[in-house]
Amino acid sequence: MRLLLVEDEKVLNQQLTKQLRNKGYAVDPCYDGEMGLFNALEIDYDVAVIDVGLPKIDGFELVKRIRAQKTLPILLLTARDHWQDKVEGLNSGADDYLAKPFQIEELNARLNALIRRNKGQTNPQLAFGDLCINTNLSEVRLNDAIVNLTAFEYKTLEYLIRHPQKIISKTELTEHLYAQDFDRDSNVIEVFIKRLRQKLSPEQQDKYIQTVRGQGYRFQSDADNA
Amino acid sequence: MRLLLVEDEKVLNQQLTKQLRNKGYAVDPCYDGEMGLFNALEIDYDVAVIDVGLPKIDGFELVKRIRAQKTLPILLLTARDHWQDKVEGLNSGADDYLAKPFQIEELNARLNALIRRNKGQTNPQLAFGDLCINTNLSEVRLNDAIVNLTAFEYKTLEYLIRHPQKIISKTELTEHLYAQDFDRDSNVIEVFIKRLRQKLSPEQQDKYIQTVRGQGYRFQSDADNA
DNA sequence: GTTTTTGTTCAGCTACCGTTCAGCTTGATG
DNA sequence: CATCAAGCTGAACGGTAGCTGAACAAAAAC
Repeated sequence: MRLLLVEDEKVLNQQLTKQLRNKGYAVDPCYDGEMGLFNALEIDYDVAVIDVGLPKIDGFELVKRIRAQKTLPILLLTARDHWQDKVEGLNSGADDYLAKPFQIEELNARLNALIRRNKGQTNPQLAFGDLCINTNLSEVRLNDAIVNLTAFEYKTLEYLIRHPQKIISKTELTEHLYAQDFDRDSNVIEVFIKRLRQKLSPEQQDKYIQTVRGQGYRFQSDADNA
Repeated sequence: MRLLLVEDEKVLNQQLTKQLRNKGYAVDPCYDGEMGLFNALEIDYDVAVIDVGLPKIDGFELVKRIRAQKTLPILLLTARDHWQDKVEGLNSGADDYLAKPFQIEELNARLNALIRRNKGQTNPQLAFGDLCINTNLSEVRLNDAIVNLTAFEYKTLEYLIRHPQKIISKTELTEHLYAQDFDRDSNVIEVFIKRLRQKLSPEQQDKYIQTVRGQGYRFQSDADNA
């Protein structure tokens, strides 16, 4: 999941960036509203975390401008816990709101909920045939047995599963799995796909992930494509 | 278990701090409501003990303000044992109430109960396969044989066991085992985990505690992950 | 004051995982 | 069929998170 972070306070920004990366997000940290706006319009994020008090363009304004052109879910951060801010925040188009200080766990839970809601899912648990993935625990089960995936393998699979049936290009995957400026001509994705297929279904490797030559990959439980 | 103590009377504060530390809590002592509020919002405590008569912000007010943003269990202390205070205390959002003077044992028992209730447990005894832990006696048994753990080894294990299946990061562990300002880059936790594993299952060291690279540790009786 | 236990630090090691690469297979196109 | 590009695959590399044994320090027990 690729995440845009806009927070001017340097220490907090770095801290959040680190913590969110630990949670598995590809984080692009920005330190002012201009930079944030530029990135938000330029890049296809899965979610944005924006501080209210920002130099150049303040949080509310930033949210409005992003919303004018994009629909990505936005969570607002604020030091002030006045209810007016909350109202203004939600009016400006933010989807959720969190008052500082807060625990990273709570932020993570809300981000999970936002992303889930945005993708039209209400259940953190997704099942496809005998494959079941719990997005809260980052746990994948195949016929109830836990499948041991590495961090990147899991991220790859989660992104595919969140867009079932849809063809996902390799560049789309890299853009969502990695922060900006990643070497484009590499075959990492192919390698991860290979390893995923191996772990999920060694005998029939295209059981869950099919290749669409020249376009990308498609996740589809073979129970579905009858 | 990390505990916030807010008590203005200096002698009592120090005394309580010492006694509670003996009971195994990581205690952050505060001497006024402001300091207490700041810490309560900043840090993720497992429980708070707050005196009613406080300078700057009084106990009731403090509880309300903490409750506005946090859900941690709170126990109120008061010199006056008037029933009005009790009513007001519980109305303000406290979970339990203890009149001075009191025995440290009673305080400890109530804190245990509060923490247990908060984590959704009613039984002080927890069992996982052949491992059994009594949180009242701080006693761990493996196949009915007592396992001799040092104070910190026990605290580490208890925290893990109170969050089964969940991945606990090393920073989360340090934050809950130690009072504030603890050196972050140290490998104490790794050492304790090693010693715990050694004591619990020398042959198969990941039997109860598994490592999730880059994320933390997970307690799970291997009977569960079938 | 001495001994023993417990907590913390350190240095070297291990194993894992992200990444790269070279060679191969597959499928499209003429 | 030959050619070419896209994708597959097994192996190998290097950095680093985590492991480990021992030494050291601090606290507790005696």
